[in-house]
Amino acid sequence: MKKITLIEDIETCFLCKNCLKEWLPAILAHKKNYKVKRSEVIFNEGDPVKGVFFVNSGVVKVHKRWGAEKELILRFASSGMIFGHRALGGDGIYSISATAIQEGIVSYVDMDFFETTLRVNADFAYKLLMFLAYDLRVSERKTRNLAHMPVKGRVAEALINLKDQFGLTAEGFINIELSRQDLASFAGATYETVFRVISELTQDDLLELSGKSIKIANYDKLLKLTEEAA
Amino acid sequence: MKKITLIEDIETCFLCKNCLKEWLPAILAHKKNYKVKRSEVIFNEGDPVKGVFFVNSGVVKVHKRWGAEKELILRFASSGMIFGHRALGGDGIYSISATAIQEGIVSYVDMDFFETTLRVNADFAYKLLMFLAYDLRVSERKTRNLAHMPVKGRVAEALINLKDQFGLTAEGFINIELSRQDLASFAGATYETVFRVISELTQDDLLELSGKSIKIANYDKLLKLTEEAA
DNA sequence: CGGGATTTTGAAGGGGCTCAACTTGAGTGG
DNA sequence: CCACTCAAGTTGAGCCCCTTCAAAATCCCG
Repeated sequence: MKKITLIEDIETCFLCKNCLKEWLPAILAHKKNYKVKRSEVIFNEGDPVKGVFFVNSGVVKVHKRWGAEKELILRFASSGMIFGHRALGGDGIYSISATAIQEGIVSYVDMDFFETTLRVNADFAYKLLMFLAYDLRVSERKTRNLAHMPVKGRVAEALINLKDQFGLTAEGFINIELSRQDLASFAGATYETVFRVISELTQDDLLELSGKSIKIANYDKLLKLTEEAA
Repeated sequence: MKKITLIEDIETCFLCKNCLKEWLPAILAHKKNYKVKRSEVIFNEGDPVKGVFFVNSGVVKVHKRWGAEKELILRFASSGMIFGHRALGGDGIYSISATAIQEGIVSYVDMDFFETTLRVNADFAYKLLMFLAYDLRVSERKTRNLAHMPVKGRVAEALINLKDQFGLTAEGFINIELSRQDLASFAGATYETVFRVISELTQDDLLELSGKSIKIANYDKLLKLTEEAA
């Protein structure tokens, strides 16, 4: 993720650490920290709302289940990012789940306090508003893609999104440790299909693999797969 | 749509007329009205952002295209509802389109003014925040459904959503005039498939047809189709 | 070394899309 | 009032992408 300082640059600002100054004092006084292990459930769809969370360290997947076996990963929250904020103004029940996919520390403030903060701190409310609008644009693009884009394009877009959010390692691999199952759930397809697609993309030199790590070898061709003409 | 007066009842509040009192004075001074005809495009994906709109009368579909022929309808904006607000904090380009599906009048205020209003009117900003969070929950449910729910369930859910938003006529039909093509785009499937599904549901006495109008004859069974066990 | 979880590969089946033809209906002009 | 036209509704057939199921191979960690 690019470093940014301006509020206006919302496209690359996920209410990240640069934005925290707006509500940092409030949080410091009220937050509680949790140490979370890999694959530890932070909250589940159907659970009563505890509050709004943000990631201190580690990575959290925000996902929604279908039946017992299937899920769709809606987004990943990495260091500095907020999650659980969709519960704002709701019925007090989480409509999505949050699970750590890397060990880390998450903080939360209870919902009442968070809402009070919003009412008192207009700047913070405004930033959150911008962030939610951005969230919505991303979500609706994903929705459209699931309806019309073939799996290959969705996998390509998923990888590009991961690269944009997590950046690259020194060797040029996408800087996140992600199980193939989670990648499949993020792309909205089955494990086997995603596996086959990745194999094919590797054959065609669009990707390069090293264990679980994935390197984008031909960004332009990958990007082209996400376009409508294909 | 149920009539509501409390802000807290956000699930049935779409920044509707009951909420307008917060920003009505500001709007009255600055809004411009447009008369729109059936199937008239209000703005298109890729257009520069003009401002934020709301519906005075009529019905507007908010949709996103894929290629030349395909689209997905994300939501409908009916009387009193806001649309175009996803452009907030964006890059100045609409990421979605808005098209009238019924003759009516839409108003808009330019984006700068709207953002100023948000900064000055904390109550309004707070309400919009709640609305966006609600919007996000709806959007993410739709996303999940497209990934995992079969077409029959999606059509069922689409009809239930339409009933909730537009209510029923005196005869018990869903109170909106909607082309089958638009219904299909709303459910995220093709015209033909949706047609067949509706035929089947009519055969099984879950629905009742009269011309283009649709009546839900067995709500419970229809609802069951949207559940995961099916 | 053993065993459970991933990875890899194959084969089968179906749900939904595509295409194409026919029917119906509404509007239009003669 | 009727023919004409064009859009929308209706139905059938084929097929393909993706899922599902199943099994073998490999990895990994105690």
